[in-house]
Amino acid sequence: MTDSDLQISELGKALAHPARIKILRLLQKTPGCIGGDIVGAVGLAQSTVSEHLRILKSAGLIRGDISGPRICYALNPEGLAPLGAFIGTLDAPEDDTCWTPDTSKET
Amino acid sequence: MTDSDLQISELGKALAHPARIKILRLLQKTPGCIGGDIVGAVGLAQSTVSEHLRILKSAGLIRGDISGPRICYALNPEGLAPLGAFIGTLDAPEDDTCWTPDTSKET
DNA sequence: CGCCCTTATCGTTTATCGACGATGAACGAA
DNA sequence: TTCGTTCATCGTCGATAAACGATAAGGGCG
Repeated sequence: MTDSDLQISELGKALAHPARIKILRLLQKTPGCIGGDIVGAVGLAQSTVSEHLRILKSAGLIRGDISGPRICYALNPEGLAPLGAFIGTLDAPEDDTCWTPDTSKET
Repeated sequence: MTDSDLQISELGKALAHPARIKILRLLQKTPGCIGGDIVGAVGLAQSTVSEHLRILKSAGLIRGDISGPRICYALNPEGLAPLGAFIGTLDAPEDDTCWTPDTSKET
């Protein structure tokens, strides 16, 4: 259970930066995949973007296929599946009753 | 659009720590809600847990209703809705074609 | 071979996070 | 009012993350 918490938190960490969200959105709406155009889209230095791509890749959210001298990045939607499942789990609360402090013991 | 990226990244940041995932899970499976039992459950200092609860609350993922001297924490599943929607968006790729570098221009 | 383009890596600086103990505020009970 | 309990806040420290420029690595082309 704790390792699952770790996995979810790792995915959360991968999403914990606006630039990475932007990159994911960009890859989603891009017909195929693009290379250094990401750099221009996010408005950060090339090395910084490369680092974000590395983080996303290591989190399993994107793929990077070598296509000649460039790299073809593409989404890997399955990577977010555990996080989606977690959110779905939380979305179904069993009960909403608030526990009233019964200091006056009953039994 | 950029503000939306911000919102998603804020939610991601709130999930970017195993202790916070654990807290959310704990609140989910708890019939009502508990107070300082969270401290015992996550195995961290009280002040640290309080800080995690503050982060979760400021992200809109939990509620904290005052119940006498204690605080009654409860999940707020709607808080994760934007993130869930985002994941759902990424889950429906329009195309998977990888862009082939056509340095040999055509047309 | 030498050149250019694209991407990754290195090293550094700055900012943020995570954790803790100690302290303070709010409340019920005695 | 005084005490004990519960939770939040403050200050501090080490660790991690983010950003940049500079530099190297890989591959196509003349």
